[in-house]
Amino acid sequence: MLGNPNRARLVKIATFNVNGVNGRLPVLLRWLELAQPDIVCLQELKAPDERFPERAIRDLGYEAIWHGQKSWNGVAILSRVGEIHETRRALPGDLDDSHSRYIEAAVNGVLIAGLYLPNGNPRPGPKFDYKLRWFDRLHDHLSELVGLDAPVVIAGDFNVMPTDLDVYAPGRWRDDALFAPEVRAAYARLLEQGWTDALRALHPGEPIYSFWKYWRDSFQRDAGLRIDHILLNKPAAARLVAAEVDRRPRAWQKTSDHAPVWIELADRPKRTRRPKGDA
DNA sequence: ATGCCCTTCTGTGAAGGA
Repeated sequence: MLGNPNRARLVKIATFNVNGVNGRLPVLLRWLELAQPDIVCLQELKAPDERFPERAIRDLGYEAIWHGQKSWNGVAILSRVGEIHETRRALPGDLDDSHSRYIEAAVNGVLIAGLYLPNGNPRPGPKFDYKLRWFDRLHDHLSELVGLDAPVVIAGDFNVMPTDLDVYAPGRWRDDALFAPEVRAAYARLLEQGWTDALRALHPGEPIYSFWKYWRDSFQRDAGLRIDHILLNKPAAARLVAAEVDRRPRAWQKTSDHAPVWIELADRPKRTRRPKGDA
């Protein structure tokens, strides 16, 4: 491929739990300019629809769709690489669910879902039950997306650490709603549908975190959790060339407790290596 | 075992977060 003038273009797709899109607007804008993502899923807007800072985001070249609510939750998709064709703004399966936690759109030939899975604490309790029900609904819906011929990218705050490698102190989190056996099993069942956990696929065996509590100098001590994930169906996974956590914004003043996670996809499948002796 | 810290709201402490 050296010197190939037709080298594949890349699209950079990120997810960022901003923990308040208005309180964190300077951080978000600074990060957009620094990181130059093409498509971004945001979570925890904590703002009603009419208070989404559309103009400031548009001034940086992004169009956006969002699904907010007062005080809590809220998700958005930004794009600077073409129109956002919204396909849904709620997870099916519960018409009474009032939480704004899911948004989905076709952008530039990729189906993008942005989600904010319930926290679920305390466990046990109704919030934990709601988390497991939400997971069931997600499982049902993603079963219909995983087999699409187009690349599908599921990005967001899943509020799950999938394995011990994703927790600074696994022993202390065993009974927590983010790490409990039922929740890790629910995440594993999702992957069994055929999704690739992009960060883990490119960094096997390595501790990776995307969240650090505000307390006790957690970031300075790197006492973190990996709860922000990007899942890829097979057509998307075949184009995956990079996946990283951008830790830089976590060190800024007045910042989110999450760091952005991002991937790069080639605009066509990577060339697969042929087995030796293949004609 | 708990608090720690931070957000939001017509708030002035409470609730939710993870």
